[in-house]
Amino acid sequence: MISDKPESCPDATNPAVAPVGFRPLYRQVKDAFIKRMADGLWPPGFLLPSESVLAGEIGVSQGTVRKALDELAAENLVVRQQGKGTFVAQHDEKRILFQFFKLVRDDGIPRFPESQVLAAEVAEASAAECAGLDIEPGARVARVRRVRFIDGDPLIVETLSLPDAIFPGITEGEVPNSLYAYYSSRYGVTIAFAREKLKAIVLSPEDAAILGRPAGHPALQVSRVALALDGRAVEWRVSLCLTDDAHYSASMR
Amino acid sequence: MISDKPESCPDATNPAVAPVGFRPLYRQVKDAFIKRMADGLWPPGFLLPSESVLAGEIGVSQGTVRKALDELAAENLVVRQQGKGTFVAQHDEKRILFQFFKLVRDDGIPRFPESQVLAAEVAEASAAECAGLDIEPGARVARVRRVRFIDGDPLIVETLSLPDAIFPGITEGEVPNSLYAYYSSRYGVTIAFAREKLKAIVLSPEDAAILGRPAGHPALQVSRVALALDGRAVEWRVSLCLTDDAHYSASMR
DNA sequence: CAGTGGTCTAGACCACTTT
DNA sequence: AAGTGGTCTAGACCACTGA
Repeated sequence: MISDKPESCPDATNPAVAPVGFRPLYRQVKDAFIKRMADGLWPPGFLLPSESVLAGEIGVSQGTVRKALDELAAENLVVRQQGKGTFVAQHDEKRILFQFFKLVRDDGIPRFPESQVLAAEVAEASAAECAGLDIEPGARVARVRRVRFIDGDPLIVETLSLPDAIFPGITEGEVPNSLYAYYSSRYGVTIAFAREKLKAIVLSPEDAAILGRPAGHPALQVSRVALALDGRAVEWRVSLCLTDDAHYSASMR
Repeated sequence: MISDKPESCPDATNPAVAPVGFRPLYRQVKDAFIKRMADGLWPPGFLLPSESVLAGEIGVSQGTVRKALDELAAENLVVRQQGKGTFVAQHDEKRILFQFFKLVRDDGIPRFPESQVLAAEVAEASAAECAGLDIEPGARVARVRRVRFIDGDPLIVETLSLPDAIFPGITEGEVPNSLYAYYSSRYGVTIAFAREKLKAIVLSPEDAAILGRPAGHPALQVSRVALALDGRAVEWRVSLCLTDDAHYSASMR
C-alpha cells in the first residue's frame, strides 16, 4: 500500500511535495517503481510482475498501475511487449543508437561506433567538472580520453569525467566500448536522461592530429551531462565530432 | 460516429491500414481531430468542445476522447488547462522559444530573436531544395534570406525556402519575424514537426561579414525541414549560428 | 456555483505470445 | 488454453477556473 487514503491526501510519505499539494496516486506508484529500479531490485532486463499482480500488491487498481507504467514507458525506463510483459529497459546497442547517439553519417544509416582509449587517470576535479557534475571542489574524478571510429574512420575524440565516489576503480580495468551498459552491470548505475550543449569550434593541433585533419578544421563540440535514475549527474563528457561526412540529428514536435 | 463496430474492424474508412490490421478507436478519433485542425475548422487558439460533448458527438466514451487528446497534447498540438478547457496550440512566442528555437546564450536565459530580411525572391527550386522539400524538379520556391539578432548582436544568418505552391506571394509583403504564426494566419498552414541536421562549418567571407566575424570563423550550420499537420514538408531553412557566446541545447531521455 | 479537465476504480473484451 | 498488455466503457469523485 502506498497510502491509506488515496483521495486528496498531500502524501505524508513525501514531505517535499506539500507546497503545491496533491500528488496523484499513479505518480506515487511510478516513483516507487523508479526506486525499485534505482535500488537494483528491478535490474535492467527484469521482467516485471503483471499489472494485475502489481496492483494487488500495492493495493490500487490495475488502471492506476497502468498509468504509472505508461509514463515510465514514455520515458524509456521500461519497455512493454504485448503478450509477453513489461521489462526494465536495458542499455543495449540498439537503444543507445536510437536514444543517445545522435551523430550519423550523411547517408542516414546509423552505425555503432568503436572506441579506443587514449588515456585514463584519476585526479582532482577541475572547476568545469565540478560545475557539470554538481560535486564539491576537491572531489576526485576519473577521466577517460578516447577516440571513436565509424566504419574505421576516426570521427570523435572525447573526454569523459566520472565522479570517483560513484565509479571507484573504473580506470583500473579495461574500459569497454559500451559504457552505459558497463555503468549498469558493474556499478548498478542506470543512465536515464542526458542534456547536451552544442557548439562549433575549430580543432586544436593535438585533437586535429588524432582525427587526421589539419589544425583549425571545424568540429562539433558536444558537451553532455548524463543523469542517473535518481537524478544525480554521474557523467560529463565533451566530444569533438567531425561533421564533414556526418551530422548531428535532432527533431522536435 | 467514426465506425459502427468499434471492435476488431480493420477500419473500412481508411484502406491504407489493412496490412497491420487494427486501428484503435482513439487513434481514429485523434486523426479526425487532426483533420479538423488541418482543415481550419479548429484554428489555432480555438477552444475545443468539452470531452463529454465530443464523446457524445462522435459516439464514443469520454475516456476514448480523452486518450485521443492525451496524444495530441503529448505532441504539442493541443494545450489543456484544467478548469478551462482544451485549446488548439498556437505558435506564440513562448511556444516557439520552448519548442523550436534551440539556440540559447551561454547564460542559459532564453531570448526571442529579432530578424532583418536581407533579400527575398521567387525562383526555380535547386536540387537541394527539391530534395529537402520533397517537390518535383522545376517547381518554384520563395527564398528569404535574413539575419537574426539576440540582444542586438547578429547571431544567425539563414536562408529559408518555401514552396510557392503552398505560400504564394509570401515575398511580396513584409516578411514578419514570427514566421510560424504567419504561415498559420495567412496561409492556414500549421507547423507540427521539424527535423534538424547540425554540422560545424566555417563562415564564407560573405556570411562572416554579415555576422561581424572574420572569414573562416567556425559556425553551427542547422538545416531544418518543417512539416505541416498533414505531414507535408513546407519549409526548408539553413541557419548559420555563431556559438562563441551561445549554444544549441538538446536533451534526451 | 456550474463546468472543465484530472484521477481512480471496476469490469469487459481484444490482440498477442507462449505453452 | 492461459497469461500478458491494449482498448473501451461507465461512473464516481477531486482540483481548478471563472462567473
